[in-house]
Amino acid sequence: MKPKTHRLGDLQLKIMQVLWSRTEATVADVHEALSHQIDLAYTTVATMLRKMELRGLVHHRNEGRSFVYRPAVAASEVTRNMADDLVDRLFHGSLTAAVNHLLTTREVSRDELARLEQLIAEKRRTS
Amino acid sequence: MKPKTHRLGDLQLKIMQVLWSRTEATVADVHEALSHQIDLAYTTVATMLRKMELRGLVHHRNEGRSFVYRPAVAASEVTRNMADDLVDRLFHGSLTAAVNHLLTTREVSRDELARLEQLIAEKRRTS
DNA sequence: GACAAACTACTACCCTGGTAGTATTACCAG
DNA sequence: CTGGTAATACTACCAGGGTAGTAGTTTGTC
Repeated sequence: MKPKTHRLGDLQLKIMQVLWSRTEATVADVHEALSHQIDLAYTTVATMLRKMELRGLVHHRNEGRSFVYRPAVAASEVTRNMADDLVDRLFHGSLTAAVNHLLTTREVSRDELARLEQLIAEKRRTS
Repeated sequence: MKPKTHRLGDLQLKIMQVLWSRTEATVADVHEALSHQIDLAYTTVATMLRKMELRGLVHHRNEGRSFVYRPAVAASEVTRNMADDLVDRLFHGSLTAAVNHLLTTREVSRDELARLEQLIAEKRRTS
């Protein structure tokens, strides 16, 4: 029953992010929130939300004549599934390979490195 | 002119991986190589390769009556672009957030943690 | 009660990935 | 030269994301 959440399109993800950030939103709310990033017709957002509901990504309830949408899947789940999917596809599931890749291809500030080191040290202690 | 390589479909990526692993391959080669993972018609592979050439992902040369395909984009580039794309979409470009997420949602063995720590230590030294 | 505003419903496209069948061509074996 | 085989070319289709117009409904306001 649970939807496959490992591949969301750009717009879908953006919409989900809006919903996650406020737990509930009308079409107008979402449209408003996205208007700063992209210029979309109101109906585009509405249509997308309807499609997303079919896919099980969101629910809605009626409030007067408007639909109030809320996420049907948690941000953590989607993020996790999308990340896992990519790690699987690109690095055969190897976390080390993935992190290694990220570290070697991106500019990483000294600060960030320190933070990462700390993060791992923490993990090692608690695992 | 360079193709956007940040989103490859499943099949496309699998095909690229075959090409990368042997630098050149005929349709038959690719089909053969993938037959262990998935059952595809020969023409499916051929069609996909043609589409990929249109997209600028591969090149081909003629050898007798067969096409010999080779990658038009490097594995490192694709991997990098795909990874970056995801980090941008999910973590607003924050590497730390991405790594943090990976560490907290996946099972990470003690061994792997050690390897990661080493990796970061290395980075810190050379950066 | 009439009208504009706000919404949803429906429909229609386009694009790309994926999948594969059919047609055509080239070549090799007998 | 005939038939089979192996290739590519062409065509077709489906699904899903993305985008949006138009139609219809509800409702609040003069």
